[in-house]
Amino acid sequence: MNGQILYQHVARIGLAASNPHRLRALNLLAQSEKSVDVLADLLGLSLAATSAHLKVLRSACLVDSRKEGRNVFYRLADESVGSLLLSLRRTGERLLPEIREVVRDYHEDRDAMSQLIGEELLDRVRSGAVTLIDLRPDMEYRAGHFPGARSVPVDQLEQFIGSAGKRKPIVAYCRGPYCVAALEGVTRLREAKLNATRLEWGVLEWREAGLPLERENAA
Amino acid sequence: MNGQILYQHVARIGLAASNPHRLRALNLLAQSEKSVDVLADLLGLSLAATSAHLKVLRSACLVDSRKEGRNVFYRLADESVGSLLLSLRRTGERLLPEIREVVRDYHEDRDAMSQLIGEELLDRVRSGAVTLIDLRPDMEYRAGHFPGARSVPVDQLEQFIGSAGKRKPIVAYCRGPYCVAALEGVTRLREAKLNATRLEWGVLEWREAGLPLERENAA
DNA sequence: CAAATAATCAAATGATCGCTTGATTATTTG
DNA sequence: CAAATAATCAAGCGATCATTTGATTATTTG
Repeated sequence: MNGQILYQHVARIGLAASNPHRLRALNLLAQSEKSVDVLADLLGLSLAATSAHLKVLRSACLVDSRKEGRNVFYRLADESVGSLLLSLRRTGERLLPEIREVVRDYHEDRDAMSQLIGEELLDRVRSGAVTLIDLRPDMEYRAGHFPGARSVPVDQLEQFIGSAGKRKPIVAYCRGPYCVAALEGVTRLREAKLNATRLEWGVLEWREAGLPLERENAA
Repeated sequence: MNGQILYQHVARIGLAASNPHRLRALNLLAQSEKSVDVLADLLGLSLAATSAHLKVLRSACLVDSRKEGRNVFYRLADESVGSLLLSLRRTGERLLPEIREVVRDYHEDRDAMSQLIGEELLDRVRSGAVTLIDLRPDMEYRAGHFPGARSVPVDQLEQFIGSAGKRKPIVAYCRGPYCVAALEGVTRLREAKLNATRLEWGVLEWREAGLPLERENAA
């Protein structure tokens, strides 16, 4: 029980979390498993660089992988990895002035609907008072989404806009608080005169709050 | 709300957590504030090296400092820093085989008393059925300790042994699960034929479990 | 079997990390 | 005020990190 050595191992996890690309990768993998080239594309890195980052994450045992055909799919080793990421993010939001500032600026122009989370939101979705849409790619939606949410990947947003009523409130969510896609989606919905707001939460926040997720049964 | 940039800031926290000496420093500071030279001594590092580590921790806003005379006392910026450390430690215990192994080996020779934690332990301490001793330095005891615990710094252990009854169960705790002092203390107590067991928890685990701490009012 | 694709590996390079040594700045104490 | 102490800073070093480039290994597909 030598603390010296044990903290050396814990530091491997800190090391894995010491690079922004790796943190983004963890957040992406928290949505659903992904192949290296998809991840490289999403991160804006070369295949080799992405592979190297994943190697670091695996050496910290934060991710696992599975080979299928010529793809290697990476996934979080455990739900606890998502909790750790959340813990890091929240510590940052609480302590780092640069993040506090951005979060505060963002919150200034939010409205009542975006504060509607958890059970209360679920109730309104169930009763049909609110339309909840998931802006992530279909694969991520299928891997786990908020109950009652409808999948509207960004490339299908125009279709959705055409079919939606102007009145009924729409709540959109994406990959979590730092994800820009939801913001952009809401902007487009509002430009189409729809009553849309953004929900900051992603599946990590949702699960951590003890709320249930729905999963599409894979074929 | 650019994720790219926000994760860069979160990564500063990961970087702070990527070094075993800094993690140990955080755990020590979680017990009580400390001056740089005391910390350097406890960590086994030079003053300059310790100062540099503290600079990294401060640049991640994990610690604050206060100058008193010619000493600079560092403390955790926030209780949430303790939670983060706990989160890292627990992720490691869950995912890293090297830590799992050590923890498992340790648990093999534990006995029933060491599993006695939380309210149940408090009840027995209150009723006088168990003696709870805090093996940390007096300053750390005064900064916050388990309710009903008696301060027995390691250098006063012999005195305590002389005054203690052979029968009544003794539970000893220290700076947390990776702290060796509690182990050594229990060994010495047992060599003196006392009925002693080690409690793995430290104040971080205790507080995270929602249990109260007692604090000595500073003079 | 040859060509194409996904991923890893290996080598090289510039940047950063962790520490030491010695100088510098406050602060206290004789 | 001079000497001592606590802490930081600055320069220098070897080690590690993040990336690129090009080669290598599987795997699929024509």
